[in-house]
Amino acid sequence: MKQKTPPACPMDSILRLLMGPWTTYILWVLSDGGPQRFGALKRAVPGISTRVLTERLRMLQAAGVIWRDQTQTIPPAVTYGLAERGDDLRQVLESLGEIAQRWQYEGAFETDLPRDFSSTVD
Amino acid sequence: MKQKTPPACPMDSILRLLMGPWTTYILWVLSDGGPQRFGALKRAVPGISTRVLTERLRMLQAAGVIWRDQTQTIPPAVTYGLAERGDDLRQVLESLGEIAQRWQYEGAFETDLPRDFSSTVD
DNA sequence: ATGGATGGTTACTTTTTCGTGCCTACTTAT
DNA sequence: ATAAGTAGGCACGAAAAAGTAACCATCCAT
Repeated sequence: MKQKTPPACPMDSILRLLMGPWTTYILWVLSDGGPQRFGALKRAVPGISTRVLTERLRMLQAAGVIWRDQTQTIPPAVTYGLAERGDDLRQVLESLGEIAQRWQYEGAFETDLPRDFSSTVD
Repeated sequence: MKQKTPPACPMDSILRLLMGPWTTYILWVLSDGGPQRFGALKRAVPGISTRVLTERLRMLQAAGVIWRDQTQTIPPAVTYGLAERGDDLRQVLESLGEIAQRWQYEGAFETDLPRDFSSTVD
């Protein structure tokens, strides 16, 4: 028996959706560059693996944040784009982005960052 | 050469701060119940381990989202509370929470959920 | 003196995730 | 014919994160 289920609020679900390393970036790419195909997305999110990109897209699609359009041509062309819920999300994420920018300007994020983020060195 | 560093925006930093399984719940507890001591927080977030609670609190404090007040009594009493940045965050998180509630009402979150969330069975 | 509470830290172990490589199935280019 | 591209799926291993337990130092109650 695991019994995690920490919050009573659905907040956790939505955060779980957005939390992954690349998720919001994918949303930003789709919101900024419009509907795109899988390969274009992969190129627009440099460093992501196909595995994770696929997983993220499926999650977002399952939650109705993005849509997926697959044409049954012989090399199947799949296009992804923001759905209505993606737009809901985009607005909140923009607010969050503004806060993030202000904080970065003020020098938060200097002392934390658990992962190897912002380590452009090799 | 890892070269992750996906986004050019500081969005990722702030998300990394909030992403952990319990982080926003801790913020909600602090915002809802006011400044509290470590033990009270741990009790208010049932299921969290001291390790993760400590880590989250330190991250949040390092980012200036919460403050930490330690009285040098003999069993040291440490109190945490929302700082100004926590209030910035709280507003956005409330918007996100509203969206999350609406989505849950509409039945998003039915088909995804990568983890064992909402599986109260053993 | 022993046990419990406070507020953690550290080490050990497990769980989960992520990256990589290999595979499909078909088409186009060479 | 072979290689590459399209859109992933699958499996293995590595890495990171999280849980667990023990421990610290001190005080109070028993």
